[in-house]
Amino acid sequence: MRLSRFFLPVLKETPSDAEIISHQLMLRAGMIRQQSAGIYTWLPLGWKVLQKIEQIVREEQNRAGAVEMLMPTLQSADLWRESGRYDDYGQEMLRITDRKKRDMLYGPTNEEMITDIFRSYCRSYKDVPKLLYHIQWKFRDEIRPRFGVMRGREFLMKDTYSFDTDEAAARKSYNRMFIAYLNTFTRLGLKAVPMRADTGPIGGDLSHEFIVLAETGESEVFCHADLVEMGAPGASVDFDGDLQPLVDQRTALYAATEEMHDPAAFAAVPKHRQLSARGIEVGHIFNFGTKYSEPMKANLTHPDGQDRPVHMGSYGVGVSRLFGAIIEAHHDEKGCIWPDSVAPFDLGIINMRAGDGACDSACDGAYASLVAAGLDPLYDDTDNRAGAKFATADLIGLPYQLVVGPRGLKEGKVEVKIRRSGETHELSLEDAVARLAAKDFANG
RNA sequence: CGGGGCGUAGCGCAGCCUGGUAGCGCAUCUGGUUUGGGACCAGAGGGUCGCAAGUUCGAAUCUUGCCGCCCCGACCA
Repeated sequence: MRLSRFFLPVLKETPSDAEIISHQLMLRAGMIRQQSAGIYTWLPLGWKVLQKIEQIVREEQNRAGAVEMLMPTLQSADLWRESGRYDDYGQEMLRITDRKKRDMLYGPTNEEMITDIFRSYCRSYKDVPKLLYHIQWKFRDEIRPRFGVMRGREFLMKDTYSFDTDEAAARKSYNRMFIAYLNTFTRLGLKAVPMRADTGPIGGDLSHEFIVLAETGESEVFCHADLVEMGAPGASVDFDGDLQPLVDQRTALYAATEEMHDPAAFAAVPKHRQLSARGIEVGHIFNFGTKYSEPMKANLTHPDGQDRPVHMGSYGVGVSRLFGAIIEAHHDEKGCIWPDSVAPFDLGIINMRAGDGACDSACDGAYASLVAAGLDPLYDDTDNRAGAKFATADLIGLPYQLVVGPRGLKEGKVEVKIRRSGETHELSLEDAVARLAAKDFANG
């Protein structure tokens, strides 16, 4: 993409109503635009990143055996009356009336709808296990939206729902999501630690929040430092095998958010391994048994001929929130520093002197070669000054910059800059293109 | 919802206290000089001062009401 054709409204100054760094950078880099409190337009650059995040979430769900579908944003109030949540949900639920005066709502979540879908097709224990998910926009009319996209009213969420015969089987579904989440967040360049979450009136031990550690996190968290360094199981995991040992390994050590914190248990962690930090919740997995299946009569006929409510769980990932979380974890004073996996473009090509024959032809050639190699470069072909181009490239955080200027070209050299480390490599145009195409700079 | 704050040009702000027909920086446009880390000079355009009432000869400025947005708290992916 040529920058002259792209739509990239960057701001030199920080808008005054953005408090946290991710919000400020998203506005300055022309990634989002606020349309109303907690409601944002995703401008082209932000939309590209959001789609990349979404795709990684999707791939890891699929790998874990979940099946994608898409439920609507608008729901009928009837289903919610059936579960009893229509009145319970309160002001957070955006209620709408259609022309026939039917009560509708903009879905804040989809337990009722998926339960309804499941019960209308599945009757037998032979129909489970099932893991169904969708990635859809949700709306929660928060009392106070804040932190930009991290706490919006409209947000993109991946939610998976599991259906199993009983508690033991449900745990296996739970474990799949647990491991899938670890892999997902690692691919997004995040260190996420699973922490025991409050299970509320349901009880049991099957609820975890996945917390990304970031200095600007909204809540305080406490955990054993080993958990942070443990890393993800990776793509080689056999999701059909026994995942319990992998889960146990990560739930044995102490980890808790403020609400669940137990100072005495934390004190038992070796002193030098005690980690207290700030965190952002990016995922929440929850087994809720028959909470919805019972009132909504989603029953399975078991081998003994008896009908029993299906055991369910739900597994959420805040996709749009992850956007903010990634910036919180990856930025410096100049701007964003995207992990390669979600960068809006694979690299930037900076033509230091647009209009200069040598620079133009070198850049055009490099651009064509890199595109041919399957990369997606952003080619700054504008006639701005060098400084402005560098500032923009650093702000939007492309991982690599190919800098082509008249001075270097005279020596037959161009420059490749690694955004994260700031280090630069001077080399020939051919070498630069070849190494970029081979992703040779990814490991330093 | 409790507490605090802010709405003045696209963005960031001053002016308001002490009423007198709106200003600065950036951005934009034109011309020229420039060109390796957000250039310089000269000129130009752009504002129902959030909205509505009220006080006054006169309101961005004072009063009241409403709307919008932000921050802290309680709540949440």
